[in-house]
Amino acid sequence: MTSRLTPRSGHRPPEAAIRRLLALGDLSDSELDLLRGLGDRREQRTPGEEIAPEGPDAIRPQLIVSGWACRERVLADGRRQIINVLLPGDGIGLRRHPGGELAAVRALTALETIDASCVAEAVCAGRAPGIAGALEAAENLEHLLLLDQLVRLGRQTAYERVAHFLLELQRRLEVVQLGDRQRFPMPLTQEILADALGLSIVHVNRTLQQLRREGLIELHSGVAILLDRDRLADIAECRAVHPRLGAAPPLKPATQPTATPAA
Amino acid sequence: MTSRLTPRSGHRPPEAAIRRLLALGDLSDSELDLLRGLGDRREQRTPGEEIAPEGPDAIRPQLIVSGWACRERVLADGRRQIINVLLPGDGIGLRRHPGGELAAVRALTALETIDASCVAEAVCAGRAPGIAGALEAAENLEHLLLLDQLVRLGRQTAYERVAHFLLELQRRLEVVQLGDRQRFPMPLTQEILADALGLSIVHVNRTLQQLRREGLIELHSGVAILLDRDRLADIAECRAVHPRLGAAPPLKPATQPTATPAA
DNA sequence: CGGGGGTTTGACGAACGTCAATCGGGGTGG
DNA sequence: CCACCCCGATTGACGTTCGTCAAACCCCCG
Repeated sequence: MTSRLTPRSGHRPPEAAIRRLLALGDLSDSELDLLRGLGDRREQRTPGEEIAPEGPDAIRPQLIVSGWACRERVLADGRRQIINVLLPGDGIGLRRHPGGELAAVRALTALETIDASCVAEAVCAGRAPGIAGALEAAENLEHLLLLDQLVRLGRQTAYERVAHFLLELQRRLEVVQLGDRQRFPMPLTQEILADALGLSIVHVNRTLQQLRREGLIELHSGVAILLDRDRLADIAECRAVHPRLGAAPPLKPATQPTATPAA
Repeated sequence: MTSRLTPRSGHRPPEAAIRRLLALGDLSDSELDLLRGLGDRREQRTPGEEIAPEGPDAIRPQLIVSGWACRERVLADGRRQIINVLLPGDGIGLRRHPGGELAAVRALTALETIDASCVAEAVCAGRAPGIAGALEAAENLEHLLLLDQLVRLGRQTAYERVAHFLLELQRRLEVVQLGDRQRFPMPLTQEILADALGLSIVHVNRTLQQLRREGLIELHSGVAILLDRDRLADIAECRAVHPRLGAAPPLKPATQPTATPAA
């Protein structure tokens, strides 16, 4: 039920986190040693377990070693919105929010984390400028993903949302070497997908079927395969940076923005 | 077309920004003087004008003196999602994002801004710790509003979204004394509301009609009146956060299924 | 062999979008 | 002062997307 503490199980370093930080900035040797030296104080969580409630209490800084988590908000009648998904290498509570966390954190799968308090301290004390920079970059990236999520929820169809989300997962997992350009682990249930994408379970299922039927993805036993990344990216409108609102005569009247399920 | 520069029009200090920062943190006298001394280098924008494109270029720090703006993203086929609305007293480009702006900034009404470069400098140089703290609090608040927006788009009905959004505007405008608990300026067209709430214009119109019919709001010539804030808050599921980020976790334990907005 | 969680499918309805026409008010030129 | 006009608000009819309900199915495990 509560997290089990495993004082110094295998002393496996947080590979994913190291890879992620290296991708976001340069780290000195001493910083790398600091990260590799982490390993006592690790915790295991079971799927569905709440790691931290929404509220004013600060969360102890942690890094995800394995497993997936999320930040979420739940309405009074049970509707849930997943704010973002946390993957191996992502941090929890690394950025202290002087008002408490804005959303609850919950394990989505079996989850292993390690305590990163000393990393947070080193960063605060200015003893790890490389890590500090990487964490700042990570925060910017997270903010960007949040805006992507906002556009997904506000202005994209179910079909587009799923494609966009799968591409996001693929990219993030590739950075921490938990997948390649085509294939990656996908342990989320359709219920979780629904809560992340603002859809119902049933509609997520049907949308996935459609993507399968069209030869765009495969989804077996916890593994996703993107069969046609280019077409998916096209559907998802990845990185649409075309400012110009005023006069917009080239609104595509001839194109079918929605690939109708009528197969 | 481009913004007109008005070197020292009336030397009106940015009252709204001062009030907002005072609500977010304590300012020293010298800091207040710094803010009151702003006033040369102001710019006027026309409604619809783009203030800054989405992209890597940094934006000159500015404060909104009057008028409303927004941050937005536009998809290739013209669909637009407004990320958030910027009100008098809000800043633009005050927080430098090392990867550039993540969304375009656009004036929604006639807009007056003043240059706040020297504020940004003072904060960076550590000469304005009070302002720095207030700006950090502002950033946290903005982040919180972003999560609200996410839940709105992902899990709330049109009816709930509109109620929630109006309440957000009321609270934010009250802080800068541009409205009271009931009444505030509302210069947004229904098209803008639609793009902010992820709805169509027509549906926004019908939802507003419904709120009017039920005696919850009035909306005349640029002024909104919330006739029954309590009921609106109930509809919107407000997780109220008011002056300085003081979240209250009144999670209702035994709630009834859905408070359906049955007409 | 039974059971439970996740997935799949069908039928149906509600929420929301689209198209198109009309209305209304404030600004502008005559 | 008035006619005109343009933009935004409003309304109706209709189509699509998506949600809900319910049942069947599947697979892993005890």
